[in-house]
Parts: sequence; C-alpha cells; structure tokens
Amino acid sequence: MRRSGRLRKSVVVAPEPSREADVPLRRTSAAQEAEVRLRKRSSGADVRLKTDAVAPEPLSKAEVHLRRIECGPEVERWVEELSERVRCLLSIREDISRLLSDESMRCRLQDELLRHLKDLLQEVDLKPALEVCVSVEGSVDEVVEPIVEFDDGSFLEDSGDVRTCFVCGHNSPTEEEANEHLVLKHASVDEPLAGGEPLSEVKPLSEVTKRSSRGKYPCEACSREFATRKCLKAHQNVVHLQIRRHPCTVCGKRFAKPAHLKAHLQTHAAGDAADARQRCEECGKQNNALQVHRRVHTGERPYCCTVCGMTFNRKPSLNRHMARHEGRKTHACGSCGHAFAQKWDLKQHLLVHTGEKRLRCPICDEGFSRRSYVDDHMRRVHGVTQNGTQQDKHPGFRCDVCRQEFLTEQDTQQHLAEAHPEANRRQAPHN
DNA sequence: CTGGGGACGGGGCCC
DNA sequence: GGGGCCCCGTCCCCA
Repeated sequence: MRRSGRLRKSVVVAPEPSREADVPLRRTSAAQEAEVRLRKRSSGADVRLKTDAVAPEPLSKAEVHLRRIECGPEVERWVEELSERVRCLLSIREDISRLLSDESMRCRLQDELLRHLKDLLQEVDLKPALEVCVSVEGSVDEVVEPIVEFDDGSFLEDSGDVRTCFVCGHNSPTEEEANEHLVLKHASVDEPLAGGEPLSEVKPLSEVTKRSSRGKYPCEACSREFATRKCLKAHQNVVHLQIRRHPCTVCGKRFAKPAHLKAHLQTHAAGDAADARQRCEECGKQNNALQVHRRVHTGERPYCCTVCGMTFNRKPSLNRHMARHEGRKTHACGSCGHAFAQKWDLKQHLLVHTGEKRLRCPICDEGFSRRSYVDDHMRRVHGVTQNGTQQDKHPGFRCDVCRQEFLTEQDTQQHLAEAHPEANRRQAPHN
C-alpha cells in the first residue's frame, strides 16, 4: 500500500512578506469566503457576511485567522511579534528539557530548583499560542499544528517511485526499505544529526524558492537536498532547530520524531518486563537474585553445616558460619586488640572506643550507638513499640494542674513552664 | 531494671 | 549465578 506523502499542515514561523503585496479587496474576499465557510459549518445554514462584525474576546482560532486577513499589516506585525515570542519560549522549553535529561547537570541541581523547572515546563504549554501563529495557507477548517509532519506521523516523502527520508535525504525504492532505514539510522538517535550547522530560524515556506541544479531544495545548514519545500522545512525543524514535540508519557523525555519516541517506549516496555521478572510475587520486593530471595518465603535451606548440622538458605551464610567453627577472627581492633570474625562487628566495636552515639531516642533525645539500643530503650523506658504506639504498661507523666498526660518528664516540664508558670515545679511520674 | 557489648544469622546489593 | 560486602535485628550475657 502506498504511504500517503501529502503534508498535512505548515507553520508560519515568521510572517510571509508575499502577503504584504496582497490587495485589500482580495483579503476581504478571502476573509468573507472563510467566514461564510466557518458559519456554514457551525450553523448548517447559508449565512451572509456582515462587514461591520466585531469579533468578541477571546478570539477563536478561526477568528484570529479572519482578522489577520482583514486587518492586514497591523495583524501581520502582531503575528510577527507573537512568532518571535513563541520562538523564544520554544527555545527555553528545549533548553529546560535538555537540562533535565542531562544526568550530570541533574546532579548539580538542587531538588528545589529541579521541581521548579519541571513545574515551569508543565506551565509553559505552547500549543495554544502556536495554534494562533498559523499559516493562512489552506482552509480554516483544518486543525493547525506547528510542525510539519506527514499524515501517518512518518517522515518519509513519497514522490512517485522513490521515498525520501527528510531527516537525511536518503532515497529508498520501497516502503519496507524506507522504514528499515528510519529504524536503523534514526530511531535510536536522540541528538541532532552530525554534519550540519545549527539554524537560528527556518525561513517561511514562501521564501524557500532556490532549487539546486538537480531541481531540489537544498538545506542551507547542511548539504542535504529535498524534493519539496515542506520536506526541507520539516528537516530543518527537526534536525537543525531540534524541535521536539513528542514527549514520553513514562519519563517525560522529549523526541523530535515519532520513530524516536516509539523506539524509546520500547526500552520502557523492556524495562517493565525486566522489573516484573525481578519482582517477588510473594512480597513484591525487587531482587536481583530472585531465586535465592524466594527461599525467604519457602523456608528452603539447602546448605547444611557438617559440624553442627545447622542449615542456611544461602551459601555465603554457611561459609561465614564455618569460619566461626574454625575460630577465624581476622578483624582485630587496633585499640584493644580484640578480634572479630566479621568486619561489621569490628566496626560496631570501634564505637565503644570512640564513644560515638549518633542514634538518638526521638522522645528524650538520649544517644545510643546501635539502632537496637534505641528500640529497646523506647520500649522499656517510654513504653513505645516499634510501630510507634504506646504500650499500656507505660506509667506516663501527668500535669498536676490540668491533669494532662505527657509521654516524658521533659514534655511535662515544658508544658508546666508554658501553660502554668505560676505552678512551675517539678512533676513526678504518676503510677 | 537498664545500658552496654559480643556473637551471629538474615537479607539486600554489588561485583 | 556465585560470592563477598554491608547493614540490620536478635539473642545472650554482664555490670
């Protein structure tokens, strides 16, 4: 089946000077015809054009289109200014996208800044502005989008018996070969193609008139040639202006071409499948060695100590256990000479010498060297279980004035000082 | 009763 | 996939 080679739409990045030469009568005529078409479509009846009609605010796309035609140079200037601002916004958006996709830059950005950038990226939705900045070519009935693209989303131009890739100008005799070319040469490419200078802007279609000796339209940034002006413009948009309008719905990364996005989405699909393979169906945890991890749930302990008969679910655990039987204690403390079988045990032991107590009770702020000490302390002293609930046996502290209860004596003292300064005396724990 | 320390297995992660 | 590393939690004992 022949792939459709017709371009669907075009964009005016800058106003087309040729319209300045249009006579007012012709403008009015075109506007009248367009408005009649528009009203016919909306009402279904034949509507006569009112010449003194004033468009209400805000303007619809069609109304903008009509007023642009009717008002002539003034609107042309307005569209030109708007186009410039849209170009600036597009440039900023592309810069932000690139910044967010750069891991090295991401590391240097504070989380806060990153969040602001992402919010900004979402807020800067340029589509409505771009839809205003459309070409007056074609019918207002068309839905206008900013970047040239073929009907089926491909980037192949069908010019009879040959298909031209507009990214690189490569000609393929068949659709199959053309698609293969796209996948092999461009599908995995996220960066612009090498071999061309970046363009600051793309000329309007009406200005792209120079043909090469072979009758094709050459790109001014690179030496590639294209059969049509629209194809050349699309090439420049994607390759040299790096306009990427196809965002990945999974990670937000943007791509210039649907083929790129499609190839990128396949990496997500493969990643999801890999994640599913690595995820334990019992507990949902991800684990690189799932087969071994499953023994946690099955209770399988295939490794048995030949000395004491103790079993283990993993070989390293058995090896470590055997080292204990052999009395191997290779990790000695440099301060007291005490030796340990495990490096971690020595590390834990060193805290005795340093006196470091970096773990603190969240209630009374007492310091401990181990997590388990904190848990024990909270359970014993504050009656708080590991999940943070208070046990019934805990005596608690009570304010003698208002009888309000507190978890710690410290809290009770603070309450007394703030709420009952006149009775600021030490509270005893109630039993 | 409480804090502190050694011993040791469990399990995630990385090479 | 195997093995080592690291961290954690628990048990037991002592002061």
